[in-house]
Amino acid sequence: MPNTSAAPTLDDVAKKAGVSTATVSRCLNTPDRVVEATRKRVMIAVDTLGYTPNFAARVMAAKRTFTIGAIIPTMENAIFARGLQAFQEELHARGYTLLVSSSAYKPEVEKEQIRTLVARGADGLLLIGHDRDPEIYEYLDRQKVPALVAWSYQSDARLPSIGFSNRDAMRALVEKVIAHGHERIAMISGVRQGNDRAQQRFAGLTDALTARGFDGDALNIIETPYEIENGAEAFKKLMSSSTKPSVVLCGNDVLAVGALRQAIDMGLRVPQDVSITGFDDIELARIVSPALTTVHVPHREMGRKAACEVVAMVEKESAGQSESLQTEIKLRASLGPPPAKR
Amino acid sequence: MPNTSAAPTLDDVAKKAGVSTATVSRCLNTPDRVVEATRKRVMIAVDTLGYTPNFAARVMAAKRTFTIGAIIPTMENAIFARGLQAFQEELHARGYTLLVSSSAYKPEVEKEQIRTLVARGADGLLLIGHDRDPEIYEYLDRQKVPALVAWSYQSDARLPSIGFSNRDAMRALVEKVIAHGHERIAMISGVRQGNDRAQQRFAGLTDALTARGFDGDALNIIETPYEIENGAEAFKKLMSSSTKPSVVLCGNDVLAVGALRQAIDMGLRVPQDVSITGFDDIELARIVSPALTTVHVPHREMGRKAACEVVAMVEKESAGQSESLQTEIKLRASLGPPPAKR
DNA sequence: TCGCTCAGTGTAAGCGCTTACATATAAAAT
DNA sequence: ATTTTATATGTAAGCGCTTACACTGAGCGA
Repeated sequence: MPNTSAAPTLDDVAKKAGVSTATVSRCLNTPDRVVEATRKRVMIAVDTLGYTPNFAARVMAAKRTFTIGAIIPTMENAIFARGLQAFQEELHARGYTLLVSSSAYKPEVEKEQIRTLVARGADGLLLIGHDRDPEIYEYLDRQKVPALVAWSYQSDARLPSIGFSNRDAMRALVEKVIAHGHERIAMISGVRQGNDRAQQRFAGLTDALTARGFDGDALNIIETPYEIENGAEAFKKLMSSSTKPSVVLCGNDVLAVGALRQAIDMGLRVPQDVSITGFDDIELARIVSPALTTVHVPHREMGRKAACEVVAMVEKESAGQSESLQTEIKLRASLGPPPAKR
Repeated sequence: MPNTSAAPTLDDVAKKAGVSTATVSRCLNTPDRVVEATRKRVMIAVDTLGYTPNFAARVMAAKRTFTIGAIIPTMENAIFARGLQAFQEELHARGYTLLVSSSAYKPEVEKEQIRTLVARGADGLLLIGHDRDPEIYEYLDRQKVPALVAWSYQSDARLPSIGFSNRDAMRALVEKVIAHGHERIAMISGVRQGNDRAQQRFAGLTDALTARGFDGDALNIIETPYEIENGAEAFKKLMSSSTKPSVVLCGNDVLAVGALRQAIDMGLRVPQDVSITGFDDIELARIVSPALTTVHVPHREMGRKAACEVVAMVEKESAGQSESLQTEIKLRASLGPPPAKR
């Protein structure tokens, strides 16, 4: 009896077209290995039945999913949006599908998501940053699932990476800030625990300070999760300290926008009364007024290259080639000379 | 010979623990149907081997994936982010995984994504808006995959929906605008083709105008995709027309932010020279200055309720219960009285 | 003591595909 | 005409799980 009520299967199509299931499968996967007339007949059967191949069955038989998994810390703000969009476009062009999950910056959640994606048969993985439980790397090795890191470049890391040096970028930004004449510098950093981007950005700051003979220990720094509200709150706290900073460096644009908002609410003029800088150069950085001085990250290029590389790792079973991309300081209105020097 | 190189399978675990595969499967899925001692032995084998069940195999055998698919028009901006986050949290709490794709507002892409998600075994689907090719509904019926619509409420639609009346919300906003004394009203709408939210928001505007005896035909309206740049460009065009509007209503906050940015760049003061309103009340609306007058949508509530409902549809095989949520006008600084009346 | 019940476990049949291999047929080479 | 070779299709063996059903033996009442 033909399969009528449920979704049609390969078998149904084969019967309808009067061929074997192998031929139908070939029509779908390697059409040039089937003669025109047969293929036509099969395709008509496929259309009339409204057949869609069952993904799970296909995966089981072929051991390939043409799926790449990506786990990003957050989807709530746009930090990873543009890069991921480019990543997905490039994957699509190469016949792969992207599966995205977010970990909310929580290592345990990330671990679970990795297992989930691997269990779902991801052929390869994109992860953000290098800092995670080594157990995860062993797991990936064992499962033979290649993984690539983005948003952070590190040559000696366990996994290959397509990214940039967060440390150098921050250092360059701080040097610009110092060149503007600032001496009372404060920072609103993201949570550094388990986040090498945040760690490196902080390190870049101390690098620059040390190089210029500043006292790094006197640095006023607040660590807080990457959310606008937190940026605002941290800014308020910094401005109420005894030595008000003349510039507040933020761990990313989201924190910076929060700080900026708070400055305006407190009646402070930016940059006349206080300068604020960000990091990432997301769309938001250009929308706020004054626009944010920030570090431009080549999001789209990074996403596209990461897609190429992860596909290469999957298809060629290669170890993966790391690449360091260039960032660029974007000087915009939120950074000016310190108040005293005006 | 035991399976050594590749990922361990149920069989490997069964052998290691000295039980049958059925017992191992039961330990994982219905632990209380296995006696303590056996379960312990099996779990140890699972841990030492680092076993993770193969998802595809599980799906094939069980015909359930505990996966819900969602297709949203875009991930590039935050319009759907908060609602989707809540949706996913609620799903997670109920033991389901969320798979997200974006269609870039393109009906053909959405169609393809729906097929992909169904092929991947999504137990249920979340779609945005009601306006799509009826063929899709037939396909979903045939595949017996329940689907729910969000971000738009329509009682007589083909699919149940958890949303709000875009029309009523816009109408309410326009009435406030008129109450402020505005008479020269213009609109920057999103692309209405295939987007019932955009259509309904426009309809809400004409509703209000007609009710107040305005000439709807004289309305100056520009239709453009939902992107900041486009909002800016459209605003420029509107302000260079012979009858400059005193207020520009935007199809969503993204367009409104673009318009606002452009106004500032043109040296116009908002709202002294021109008022601007948005729709959605995304985070951005409160960040820009002046903050946007907009329609607040209960994103999180909508996401959470949609999750509950779609799970109910999957598990109870029910038809699904629609619900209309309340929106609220948020009056913020971007709306003021028209220039002449100041 | 003897069934009887029932909890705990094993056996094995698929789920819907892909693909190695076998087979059939036609074209080319001898 | 016969053999060789290439091409098109069919046959059937899994892929790693779940679960209906069969089996076993302990505990129970009669």
